[in-house]
Amino acid sequence: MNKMQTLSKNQQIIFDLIDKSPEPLKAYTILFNVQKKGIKAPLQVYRALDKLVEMGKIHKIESRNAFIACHNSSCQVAKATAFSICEICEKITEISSAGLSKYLTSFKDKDGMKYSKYNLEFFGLCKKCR
Amino acid sequence: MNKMQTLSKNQQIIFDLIDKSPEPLKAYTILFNVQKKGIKAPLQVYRALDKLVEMGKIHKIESRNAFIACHNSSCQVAKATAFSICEICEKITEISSAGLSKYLTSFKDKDGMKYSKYNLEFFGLCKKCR
DNA sequence: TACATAATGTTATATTATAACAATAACTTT
DNA sequence: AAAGTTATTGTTATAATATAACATTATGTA
Repeated sequence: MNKMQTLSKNQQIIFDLIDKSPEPLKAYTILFNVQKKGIKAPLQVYRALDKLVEMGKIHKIESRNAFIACHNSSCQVAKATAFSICEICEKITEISSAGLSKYLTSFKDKDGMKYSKYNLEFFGLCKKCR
Repeated sequence: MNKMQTLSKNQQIIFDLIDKSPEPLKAYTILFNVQKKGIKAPLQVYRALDKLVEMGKIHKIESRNAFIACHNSSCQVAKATAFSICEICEKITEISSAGLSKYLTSFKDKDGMKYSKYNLEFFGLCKKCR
């Protein structure tokens, strides 16, 4: 009854590439880099990306249309993501803060709406660029 | 020495449209709706959108590529935005919570990085869709 | 007036993402 | 193993989102 834990061929190829990249990758950058492995069409990339996001193996940086591997406690927080983005060098880091995720996970707005998921992107200057 | 407070012709047209829309608008929806006013090209729309975002008159909902007018204390929080998004009906609301913005504005990650800007998107089900 | 800056108009093109359909592989129940 | 089901793949075409480059006009300022 379990969801499949293993990755399919295309998913594995694309995950490996993202996972070993020091920076978030864009879909067409990924496509270019996996063409030698037989993945030829955008849709093949986007399908794998969709599944990987669903599984929590990777996250999408919405403001950059780029994908980064999850390094946050084995991806158990796929539904509660926070990133820091340096506006100069574009260094992007996933934030793991128990306090932050606790605060946001339990946040209720004034309509009493409670949320099942959030994505937070912080912008500023990293150490090096300051 | 003041930045121009008044909107240019195209900016005004596009702001008016977004401001009176009950839901976020996409760039090409905007384009379609302002063609009768003489705005014919995507670039004219994107340029106005860029400026309006810069001024804090509108915000971009990154996960939806859509634009919404700011209704948050005369747009003084253009750099600290939070939205709630219903995943069924796509109703999108800007969240005004002093507590939330205080918490996030003063948030420091473990590198001591402090942020000048953030964008937060919450996902869940609104009252009606629950 | 002259200078500088912001906004506009226009064409072309780049970038990001999905639709539609056919085929194959993997899992499940018998 | 056979039959049914679901996930994945392959492929072509196209939709949706966004920017480059360049010429012109309007606006604000010295």
